Amino acid sequence: MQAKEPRAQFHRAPADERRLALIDACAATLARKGVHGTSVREICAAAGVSPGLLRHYFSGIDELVADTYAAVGAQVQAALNDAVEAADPTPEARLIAYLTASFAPPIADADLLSTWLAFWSLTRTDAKIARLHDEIYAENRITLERLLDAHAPGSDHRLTAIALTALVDGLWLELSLGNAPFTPDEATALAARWLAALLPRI
Amino acid sequence: MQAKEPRAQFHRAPADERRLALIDACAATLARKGVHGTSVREICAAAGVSPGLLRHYFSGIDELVADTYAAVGAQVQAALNDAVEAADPTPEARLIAYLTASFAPPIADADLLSTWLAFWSLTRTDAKIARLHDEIYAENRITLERLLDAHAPGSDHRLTAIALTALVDGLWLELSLGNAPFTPDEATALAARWLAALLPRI
DNA sequence: TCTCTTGTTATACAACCGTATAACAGGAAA
DNA sequence: TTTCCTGTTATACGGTTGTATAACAAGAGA
Repeated sequence: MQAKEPRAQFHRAPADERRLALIDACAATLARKGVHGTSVREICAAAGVSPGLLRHYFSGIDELVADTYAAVGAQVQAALNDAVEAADPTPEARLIAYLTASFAPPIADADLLSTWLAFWSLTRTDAKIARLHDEIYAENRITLERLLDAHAPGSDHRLTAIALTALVDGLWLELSLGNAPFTPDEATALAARWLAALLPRI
Repeated sequence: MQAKEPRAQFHRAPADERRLALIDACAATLARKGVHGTSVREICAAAGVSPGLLRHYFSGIDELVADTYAAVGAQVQAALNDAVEAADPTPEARLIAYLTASFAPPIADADLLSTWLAFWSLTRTDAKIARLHDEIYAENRITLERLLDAHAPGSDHRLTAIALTALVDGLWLELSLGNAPFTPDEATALAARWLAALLPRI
C-alpha cells in the first residue's frame, strides 16, 4: 500500500519567467554535468520545477537546448559589445577592449566553455544547432570587421577577422579549459602583438 | 514461451586485437553519434562484438574513453610528425609542413573533431581525461617550440608556440566544424603570414 | 584426442531516460 | 465569493543505460 505523495506548493510564474529559468538551468546543467549528465530531470531539478513542466514550454529537450544556445550566444555578444562601448572611443582602444574582454570573466569562464562545448558537439548531429552556430559566428565576424575597418578604412579585413577570431577562440579555449600555460594578460598581449604586426598603425 | 537464442559464432582474437578494435569503435561512435549517442551497446555493435566484452578489456566505459583519447592523440601527433619529416629539411619548410598538415585530412576532419570535442567536454568532469589533455598539449607545444628554435635558435619561443597553437586550433576547429568561411589553403596562408610577421626571417 | 583455460556470448538487473497524461490548485476575471 | 482557465504537479510508460553473471565454445597445450 503506497501512500499518495501530497502535492507540493507552487506559484504560477508571470510571463515567461519559467521559460527563462529553464534556459538558465539548462545552461548551468550543461556546464556542471556535461552533455552526458544533462537530462530533463536534471534540468528541471536545477530550475526547481517538476519534470513534466519542460514540455509545457518547449517541444522537447532538443528545442530547449537550441534556445539555450541562442540565449547564451546573445549574452556573450552583449558582454563583448558592452566592453567595446565602455572603452575609449579610439579604434585602437576599442579593439584592445574586445580582446581583453575575451580573456576575462564572464567570457573566459569554465562554465561557459563547458556549455559552449556542448553546443559545438551538437553541431554535427543537430541541423538547428548548426544553423545557429553559423549565425552567431557570422555576427561575431562582422563585429570584428567593423572594429578593424574603423582603424584602417577601405582595405578588406575578411581574412584578418577570420584569423583574429581563430586566435581568440584558441586562446579562450585553453584558458577556460583550465591549467593553461599562460595568463589572461599574456593572451591579451599576444593578440595585441599580433594585431600590431599585421596592422602597422596600431 | 521464448525460444532460446542460439549462440553466435566467434573467434578468439590474438593478442590485444580486440582491445584495439574497441578503441577504434569508440572513436568512430563518438564521431558519428556524439557523446549523447555513445553507449556501451553502440560501441560494441560498431566493433561487431557482444556488449559484455567491453568489461573484459576495460574497467568500464570511462576507462575505454580515456584510452581512446590517448590513442587518438598519439595518432594526431604521429600524422603531424610524419608531415614534418617528409618536408624539405629546412626549418622554414618543416614549419610550413606542420601548418599545412593541420588543415588537411586526416587532421582537419569532421569525425576527428567530433571525437576531440567529446574529449574536451570530458576534461571538466573526468580527472584522468584532464591529465591526458595536459600531457598531449604539452607535448604538442614542445614539438612546435623545437621547430621554431631550429629557425631562430636562442630566443624564447614559449609565447610564440602558445599563440601559434591557439591560432591553428581555432582555424582547425572552424574548418572541421563545417561551413567555414575560408578554405584550408587560406588557413595555411594566414598562419604562414602570421609567422612571417613575427619571425622576420621566414 | 582430450583437457583446461579464458575469450566471448546471451541474458538479467536496477536505474535512468524522454515523453504522456490526468488530477490538481493558483489566481485573475466575473 | 465563485468560476474557470491553465500552469504545475505526481505518476506511469516503454525503451535504454551501465554493469553483473553464468553458460558456452575456441583453440592452445598435453
